[in-house]
Amino acid sequence: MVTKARSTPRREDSLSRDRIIDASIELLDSSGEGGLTFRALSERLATGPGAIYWHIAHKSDLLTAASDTIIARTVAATVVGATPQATIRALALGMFDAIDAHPWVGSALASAPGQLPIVRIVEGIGQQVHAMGVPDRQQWAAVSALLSYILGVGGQNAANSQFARTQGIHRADFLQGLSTAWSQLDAAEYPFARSLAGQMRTHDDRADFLAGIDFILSGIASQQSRLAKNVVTT
Amino acid sequence: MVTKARSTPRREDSLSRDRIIDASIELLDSSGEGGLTFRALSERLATGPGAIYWHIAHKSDLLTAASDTIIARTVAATVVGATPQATIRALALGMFDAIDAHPWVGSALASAPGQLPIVRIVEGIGQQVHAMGVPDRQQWAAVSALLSYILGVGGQNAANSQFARTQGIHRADFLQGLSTAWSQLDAAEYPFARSLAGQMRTHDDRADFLAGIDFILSGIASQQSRLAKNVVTT
DNA sequence: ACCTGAACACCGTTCAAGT
DNA sequence: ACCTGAACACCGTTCAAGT
Repeated sequence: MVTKARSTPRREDSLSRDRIIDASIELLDSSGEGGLTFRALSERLATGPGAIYWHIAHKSDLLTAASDTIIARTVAATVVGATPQATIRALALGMFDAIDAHPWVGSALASAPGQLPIVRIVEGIGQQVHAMGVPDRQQWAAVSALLSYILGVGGQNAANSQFARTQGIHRADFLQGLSTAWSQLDAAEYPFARSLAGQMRTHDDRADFLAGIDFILSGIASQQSRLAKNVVTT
Repeated sequence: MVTKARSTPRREDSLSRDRIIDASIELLDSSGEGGLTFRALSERLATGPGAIYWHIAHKSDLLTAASDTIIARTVAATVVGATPQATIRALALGMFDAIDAHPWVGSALASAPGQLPIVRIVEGIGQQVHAMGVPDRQQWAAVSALLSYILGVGGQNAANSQFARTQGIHRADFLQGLSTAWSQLDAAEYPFARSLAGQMRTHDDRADFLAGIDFILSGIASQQSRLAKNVVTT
C-alpha cells in the first residue's frame, strides 16, 4: 500500500470532489443546465471558484462526473429480466426515466462520447447482446444501434425540457404548442408532419420509446436468423 | 399582394438574414461550434453585433437557421429509391454524411426539437413510412424511432469531432485514443466494453450506421406482419 | 496541500444615438 | 427602416497570495 487514508481531515465538511459533484447535481436539478455555474456552485459550497479547480479539471469534467453518478445508479438498479431482451428493455427504460428526472443528463451524455458513463451503458447492453448469441463481429453494430437510439431519445427529451424551462412553461405545454404549430404547417409541403400533429399530442412518450427498442431488438434477432440460414444453405 | 418587393436596396451587399446565415455556416465549418460568435460574425460581415440582431432574434435562432440550410439541401438531394425502405436508407445516409461534413449540425439539431429542420426530416421519413403501409396509429412510433436513431448517431459524431477539435487532433486519432482507453478498462468490471475496443478501431462508421437503420426497418416490418396475422387469426 | 478572491479574456444581448 | 458601437451583466479559467 503506497497510498494511505488521509489522517484527520482538516474539517468535517471540507471540500472534496464528491461534495462538489453532489452540489452540482442539486444545482442542475433545481435550475437546469444553465444553473450550473462556478460562481453559483462556489457560493453553495461557501468557497471561491478557484477552490473547485483544485478538485475538478474543468466544467465538462464536472458535467461528466455528475452524469456518471446518475448513470451508475441507474445501471446498478436495473433488474435482470427473464431474457436478455427483457433486461435490455429494463435498462433502456431506466435510462429513459433517469433522463426524464434529470434532463441535463441527456445533453451531458451527448457531449461525453466514450467517457465513463457511456462505458457503463455499453457494458450493460453489451453483456445482454452477448447473451442473445449475437456473433462477435456483429456485436458492435447491435450495441451501438441501441446506444445511439437511447442517446437520441434522451437528447430530444432533454432539449424539450430545457426549451420549456427557458420559456418558463411546463414540458407538456411546450409539446402542446409544438403540436399546434405542426398542425398549421403548409398542407402541400408537409402533409405528413401535419397529419402527425394529432398523434404528437396524444402519444405516450415512454411506450413509443420502448417500441423503438423493440424494433431494434427484433431487427437484431431477424438478422441472426438470416445469418443462421446462410450457414445452413451455403 | 400586400407586401411588395423592396425597391432599390440601399447597397448591393447590404445585410440580410441570408447573408448572415451563409457567413455563420462558413464560420461554423471553419472554426467549429465555438467559432460562431456575434463578434466574429459581425467582423466578417463588416458591421457591429447590434446589426445582426435586427435580422436574427438570438443565437439559437441563428444556429437553427444554419442547420436548416444544410438539412433542406440534404433532403432535397435525396434520391428516391426503388422501395420506401431504400429511400429511407438514402435519406438517412444523406443525413449521416451531412453531419459528418458539418458536425455542428449534429448538436444544433439536438437542441432544436420540433423546429423546421426536424420537420423536414420527419416529412421525408414519414412519407416513406406511410408508403410502407404502416398503419396510421403506428406511424409516429416508427418515424420517431428512425429520427431518434439518426439524431443519436449524429450527436455522437458531432461530439467526437468537437472533442478532437478542442484537442487539436483529428477525429480518427481521437477515436484511436478512445479505443486504447477502452482496452485498458478493468477486466473484471467492464469485460464487454474492453473486448469491444478492437472492433471500435476497425469498424466502419457508415456501415454500422446503416446496419442500425436496417435493424429498425426490419423491426417495423416484422411488427406489421405480426399485426396482419392478428387480424387474420382473431 | 488546499483555499481565497481578484483579475483576465471572453461571451450574448441591449439600447441610445445616428443615417 | 436599418445600422453603429459602447455598455451591461454575465461567463470559465488562472494565479499570486495566503494558511
